[in-house]
Amino acid sequence: MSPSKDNPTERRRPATVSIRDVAQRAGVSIATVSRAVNHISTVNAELAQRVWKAIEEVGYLPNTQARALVSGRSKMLGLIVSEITNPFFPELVQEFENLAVAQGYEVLIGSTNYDPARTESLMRRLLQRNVDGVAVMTFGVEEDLVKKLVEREFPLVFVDAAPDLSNIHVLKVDYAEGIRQGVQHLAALGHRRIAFISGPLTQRSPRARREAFLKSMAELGLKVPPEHLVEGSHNMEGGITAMERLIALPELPTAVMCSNDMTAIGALHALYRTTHKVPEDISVVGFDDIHLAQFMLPPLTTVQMSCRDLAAAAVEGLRAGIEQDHPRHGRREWHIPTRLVVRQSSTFPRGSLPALVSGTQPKRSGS
Amino acid sequence: MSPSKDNPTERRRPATVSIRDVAQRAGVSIATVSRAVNHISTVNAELAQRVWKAIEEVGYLPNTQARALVSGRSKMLGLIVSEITNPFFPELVQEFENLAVAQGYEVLIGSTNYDPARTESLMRRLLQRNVDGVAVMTFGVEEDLVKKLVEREFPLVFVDAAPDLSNIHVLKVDYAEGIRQGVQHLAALGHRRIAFISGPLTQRSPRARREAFLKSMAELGLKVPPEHLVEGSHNMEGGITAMERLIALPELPTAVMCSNDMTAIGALHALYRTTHKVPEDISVVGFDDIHLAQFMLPPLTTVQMSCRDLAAAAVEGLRAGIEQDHPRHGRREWHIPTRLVVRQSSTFPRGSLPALVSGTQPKRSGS
DNA sequence: ATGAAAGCGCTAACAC
DNA sequence: GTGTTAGCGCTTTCAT
Repeated sequence: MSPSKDNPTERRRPATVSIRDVAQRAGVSIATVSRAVNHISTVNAELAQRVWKAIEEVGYLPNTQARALVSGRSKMLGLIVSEITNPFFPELVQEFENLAVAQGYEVLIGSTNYDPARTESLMRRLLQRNVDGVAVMTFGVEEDLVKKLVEREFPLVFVDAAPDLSNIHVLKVDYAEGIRQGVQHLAALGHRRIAFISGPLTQRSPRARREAFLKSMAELGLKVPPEHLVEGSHNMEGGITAMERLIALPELPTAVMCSNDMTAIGALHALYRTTHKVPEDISVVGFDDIHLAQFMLPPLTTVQMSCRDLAAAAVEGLRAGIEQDHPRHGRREWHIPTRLVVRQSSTFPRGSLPALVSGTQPKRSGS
Repeated sequence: MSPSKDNPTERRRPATVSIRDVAQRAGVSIATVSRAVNHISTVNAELAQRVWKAIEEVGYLPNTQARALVSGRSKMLGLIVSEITNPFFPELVQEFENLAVAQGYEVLIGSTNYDPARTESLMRRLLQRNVDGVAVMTFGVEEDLVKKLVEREFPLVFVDAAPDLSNIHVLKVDYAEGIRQGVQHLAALGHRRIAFISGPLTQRSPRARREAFLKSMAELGLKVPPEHLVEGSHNMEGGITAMERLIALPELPTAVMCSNDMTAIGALHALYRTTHKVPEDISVVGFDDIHLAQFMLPPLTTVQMSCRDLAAAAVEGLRAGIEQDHPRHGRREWHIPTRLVVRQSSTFPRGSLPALVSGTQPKRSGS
């Protein structure tokens, strides 16, 4: 309760309890308290007892700042995402936080909003705060900076779009396999004319997904006419515009695979404004399994990349970088698997045999 | 580039540049560097110049931990939400972060998942990290703890559900006005038989919203038969169940006001499984304007409480508490206004004159 | 106006 | 095993 020093003028500073208060109370030195707190095995059991009792009594909380200062470890992790309001991220953040906290780390989150200036200042802020490592879940971090950090052996984890450097961890989402899962699902239902709405083709990851689509179709011996390959922008607007172009075709494809969920949701919106019904007239499949997907009408069939796996790999990668004693060289890659989540935006193509037998209406029970 | 002390064994510690490196480089004392960095006006302009140049050259970043340790201010704010995956929060988090960063603060986020144990450990973590203040955007923080913190004059901001204590800031969302806006909107469209799906009535805030609904209806001289008052649980499941009960009534109400958006979304789902169409057969209005609302089919008409206002008030409240010199007493309340966002889940009741004239189909342009 | 020095709360040598 | 003490990087008196 009483501050360490009984300063008569009592400077405006929160009256916190310090290690000295505990030491005094327990009748030991501050070193012993420190050792007890850190569970150093050499402390006499009885003394430790007394210390813990004193800690309870005075309500002592070790000051993490001081600890960080002397140990050189802040026990904080930086997490950089592009925009926290993008429905994909909150879940990732949640998982990341859970895992980090379980390991005794705190998380400093920042969103870049795709703004390079913001990204840079964010990075600086994180470094100033002495985070022990940073997980970069977006692109657009300047390569120079990354290089400098790598030289310092500063732990970094990237997802997908990583600079081509060694000594960093990269989380690789298996887009190819994910897209294939979606395509195979549609083909299995009987679809042949499957269109694809891609992301912005200026970026690498959307291009990779498009390639994966073409490859999956080729594997099945299915042709993709050029007008079935539309470019979107990985957000709802892009999905709407792209779908409108497909709707304008002389013949509607029976299914659309989308490069991500927001695109698929845009497609759903475009179709909602027409007389075409999902999934009876056209099946729609997304990619990501963002939270939103399950709430859509109809609930969206999509390909999930495990947030938990992603987060786990990120935290693990950072921890490895932080706690290693002799730096391990070489770039480590982590493989993040995907899996298909069948909901109600996909069904047999209209007029196909199974559709005639069961009715095109999918079951509408649980979401 | 070189560490402050040239320790031959070079302990595993990131080679950071310290204030001493700058001082040496600029040929001044560390005190001068400190003053220059902090823009103390008494420093000689020419010296300051030299210092800044040196800072550039050696790539110095002030260590926030050390700063915090000596100043007693961490320049970090805690933000406690119930669950980051609840679509209402990411936006709040984003705004909060933006504002805090603009003021030089970093944000430590934590979610409680409605778990008291987790909440408590979260609070302890935040205090240990020496955050300068905490915004509590959920209920369930133990009153005892709060009381202790208030005694220490620790800055706290609560939203809505605040313990009954003085010396804290409370953000009051004007539910009564918000609900009224929804009801008036429906009444203006010509609805008379308006049902209400509430949240769990064991909690205060849902009860307040229900009261507000009854009051708003009474103001308009509209009766609410008991079967039009259904209890939900502020999530989709609850919304579905509640709506199913309304659907089972001999006569469907022409409109439903919902205690929050997730409930409304549940209602939409329940209706989707029937032949009733939204909004032609029944209008649905939500409350919160979560991100999801605009993506629903049809896009959800709802009452928005301004995230930006909420976040701004929270940050302002904390800053006031942190930077005040002489503690201001009394509990300060901030009023957060609401506003109606008309989308496409509400329209005239079927068969009403305007409906016949314009067709019940609402315009389906931009979402 | 500038520098020397004390000390924020803690950990980790180093003595005993 | 325990206590004493020297810093971690910085701000802030207090001299000059």
